[in-house]
Amino acid sequence: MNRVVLVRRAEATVAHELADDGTVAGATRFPAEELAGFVRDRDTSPVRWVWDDTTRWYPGLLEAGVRVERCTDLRLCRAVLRRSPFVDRSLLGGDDAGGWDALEPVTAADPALFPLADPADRLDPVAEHQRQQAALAASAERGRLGLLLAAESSGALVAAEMTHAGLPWRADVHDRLLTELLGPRPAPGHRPAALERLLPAIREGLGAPQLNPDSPGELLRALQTAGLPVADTRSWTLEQLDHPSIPALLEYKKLVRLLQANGWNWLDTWVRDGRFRSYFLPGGVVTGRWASNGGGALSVPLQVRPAAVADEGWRFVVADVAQLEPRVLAGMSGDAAMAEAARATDLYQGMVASGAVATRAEAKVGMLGAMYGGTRGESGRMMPRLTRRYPRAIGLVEEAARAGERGEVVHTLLGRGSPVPTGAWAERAVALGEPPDEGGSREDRDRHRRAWGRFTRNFVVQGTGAEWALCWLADLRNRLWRLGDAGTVSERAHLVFFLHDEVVVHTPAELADDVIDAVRRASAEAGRLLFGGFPVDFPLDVSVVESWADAD
DNA sequence: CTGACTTGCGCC
DNA sequence: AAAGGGCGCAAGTCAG
Repeated sequence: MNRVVLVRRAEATVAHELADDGTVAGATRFPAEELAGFVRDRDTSPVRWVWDDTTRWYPGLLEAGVRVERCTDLRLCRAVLRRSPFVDRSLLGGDDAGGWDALEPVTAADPALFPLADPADRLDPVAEHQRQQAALAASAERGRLGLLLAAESSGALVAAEMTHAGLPWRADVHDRLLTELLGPRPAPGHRPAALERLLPAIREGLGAPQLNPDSPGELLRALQTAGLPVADTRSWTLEQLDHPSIPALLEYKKLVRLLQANGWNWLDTWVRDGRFRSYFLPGGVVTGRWASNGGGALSVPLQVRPAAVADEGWRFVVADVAQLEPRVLAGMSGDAAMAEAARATDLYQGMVASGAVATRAEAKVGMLGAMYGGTRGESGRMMPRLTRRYPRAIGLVEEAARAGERGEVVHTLLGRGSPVPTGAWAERAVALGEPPDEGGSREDRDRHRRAWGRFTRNFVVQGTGAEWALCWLADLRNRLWRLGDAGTVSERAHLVFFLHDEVVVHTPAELADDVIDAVRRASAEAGRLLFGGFPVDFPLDVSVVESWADAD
């Protein structure tokens, strides 16, 4: 694969064509405004674009109507490499190592806000690429690691394309929904009518005529003064109480949440030209999951999803994997019995059918406990049976937990490493074995140790799940592109939303069946990439809908 | 006053 | 009934 390293300099943009051995074979210089034309012409023959950071290059290209097939995102790849236990970190050193480590993605909506003195402009992408290639080549796990780097970079392209396209959003539908639930939009600083109407019942019920329920402290004191035994004001806590003011209070909290998180201000801020635009940040979470920035894209409540409506003549294809993480656990541990249960569309039902557990509820709570480290109650009781039935799967997460408790680094299937634990308990755990009593009680240290073990336990599964999802996205992106024969990314079937194990594709209605096929094939391909021939299935729930809310 | 932290709750 | 892992965000609260 031919590689071209793009370098941004004050006087010009430089495209370095690399030879197979990674040395620079030639360079083309051109003014920054000619970038899109250059990339459009060059991308017609197979090329991997190498650049410092996708968020600094790709939005402008997309704006100019240019899609690229593949890239290497040095910022993201470096973050993977420097944490991976498969890599000799010393190979990543260099004068500007600190600069690379400190590089942040750009998420400013307005290109004019782009910093004039971007620290990225002082870095040398050619040298960094060579360091990364050397580190990869020296790794005993270069196959897996290489796949992870390619997938991570591909995710960066998907993320930029999703931000560019935006999620179709009907502000009028959203406004109607808000008005029905809250009343007309109030003047700034005023409560909506529905909240005002609930106030008297709350205040009278608690005997606090001046109470402002928006203040947690005030509310807590009022509840306690009314004789209610509560230590906090969480909805779940309040639901346990039998008191006449509680229903109105719960209703009030629910509506306030809607108003604050996804009310008219949210609409004003995040929805423009019929699109909800937020930034997706690949690798934004230590486990490799994506983070998001702007508008709370990772938690678009079901309540407002009716406002996500496909364009006229278009549809959403909504697809999610049922029980992604237990399936991933079956695959990465090579647990044949759990893979057998995963043959069912509902893995938990598969566990029941095989006689491992009696009910679906037991299967679910048991598996969640195994992956999250639940030891108490129902899930704790399930563990011995699960361990007997699925020794490799349960053994893998148990070992990850023990390693974490010892202060060790764990890694995902493809080699993403967990952070090195900090804090007194961990330093001593590594250096001295059992620590002497120093700085915090023994109970404190044990609590921290166990908490870190739950984190590493979850890390291996959540992180490998994120790798499966990256492979799924990357393959799907390419399949969707090939469904069209003309037009830009957002003029063809394209991704508009991704959350851990769920995608939303915006597609011309007549291509919906082809998109379903693409989504399923990409899912199968992701399983092959990660687990080879090991027989673990990743069945999808797929719907074709006009509104996101109608997906099941 | 600003910035850091906490609380509560939405998503997987 | 959650618990147990990972997030982002708005508003309130508190320290300086």
